[in-house]
Amino acid sequence: MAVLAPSREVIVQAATDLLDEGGESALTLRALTIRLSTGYGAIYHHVADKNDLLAAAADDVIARVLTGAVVDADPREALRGVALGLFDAIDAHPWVGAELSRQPWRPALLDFYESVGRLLHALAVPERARFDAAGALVNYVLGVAAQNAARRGRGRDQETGRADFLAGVAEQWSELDPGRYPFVHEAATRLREHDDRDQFLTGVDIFLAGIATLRRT
Amino acid sequence: MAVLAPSREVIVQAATDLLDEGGESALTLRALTIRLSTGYGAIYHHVADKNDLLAAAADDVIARVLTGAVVDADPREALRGVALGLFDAIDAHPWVGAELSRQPWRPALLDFYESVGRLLHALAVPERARFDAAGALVNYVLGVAAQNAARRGRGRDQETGRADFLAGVAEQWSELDPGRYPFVHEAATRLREHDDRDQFLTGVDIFLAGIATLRRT
DNA sequence: ACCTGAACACCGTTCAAGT
DNA sequence: ACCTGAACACCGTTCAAGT
Repeated sequence: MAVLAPSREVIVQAATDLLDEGGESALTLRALTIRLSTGYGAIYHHVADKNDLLAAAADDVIARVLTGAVVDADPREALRGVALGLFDAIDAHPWVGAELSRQPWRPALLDFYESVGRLLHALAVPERARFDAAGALVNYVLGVAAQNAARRGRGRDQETGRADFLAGVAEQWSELDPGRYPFVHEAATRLREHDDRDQFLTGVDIFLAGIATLRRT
Repeated sequence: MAVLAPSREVIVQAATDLLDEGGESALTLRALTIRLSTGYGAIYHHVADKNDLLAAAADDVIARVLTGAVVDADPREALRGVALGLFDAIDAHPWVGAELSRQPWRPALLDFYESVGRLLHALAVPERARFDAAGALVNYVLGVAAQNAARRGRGRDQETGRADFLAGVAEQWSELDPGRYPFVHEAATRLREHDDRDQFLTGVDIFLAGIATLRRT
């Protein structure tokens, strides 16, 4: 018997906890009823379906991140900060990355878009190009995020899992014929050593450098 | 009773057909046994599990695309061609985008990486930066692809579905307070009119412009 | 109005039994 | 060796029945 009738807020929070603890596959309606000591009806009364629940949980996480907004004099620095904020949030909650990359128009990302758009304006990118540039940047951030999420598997085995996985791929790559795959063969070493966050930032910088060429003259 | 015992190849092809016809949710083991007039054992004998099947189907599609390789004198043009080839393939088979963005180290993408790496070399990008630049570009392409895939829903309602969906989001955006969300409010118009392929190419061009700044001096 | 929980219609996967 | 298909252990979702 439920001690307290769960509000929508409590339900979404419990879902977030399950997702953080066990990854995407850990969120089942059954697990949720057990954790909340309640029945299916109580959940379905506050939530349309499982998708709704997952989306609401993702919105929550993102909203919390963006409130720690970056205010910076230099628009380039601020843009890096915003991108990195989203990266770190998804790094901490991999399932959010998967969800957002499925639904990049969620209200939760509105503030992100808005920030990027304004900063592009500050960088003197003309209006016409701003839309495409913002879209490309968001796509890039979510693309990286989704892959980090996928690589993480079910949320278990945080760091060792990643290292093992990369070592495995690097192993495969280094066994390739260097005549046929010179670049990939060479890249195997880098793959083993690379830092996700650094590589992400390098990508952002490439983007920013490209965007700088769109500057109105 | 099966007229012909299905080989792995036949099974993967049938899976691809189901996915193309009805999207990701249409691939069920049950549907596959019906289409192939066979039992579960016949399938599990040639395939480890459903993930294996999905991955094999995605590999097939990508392999077929990359054989139509682009040979171009200008590395920038060639890079655009390679990126666009992947984009179009995923546009035609949205489920491939979702699968690849989950597993971007599949062998199927090796040739893609290799092409990008070589072309970056041709563009005089120094070795150190090539790895990060190639990763960023691939992430971008797959990021866009995954979102197009998600937006497509279950594979039904190809073009009208997309138009309706974008119109809906644009509607929401244009209703936002222009004081609080000037950029997003403005972007609503662009969203309604924009062409996915054009926007994708614009993003690639931003990338290439950024990469040009990495050129060794 | 709000909640319970048995029941329903699905999944992916296994495995004794057949050929 | 290769395949069959009933059975198993799960899903998400519904809805008559309770309070």
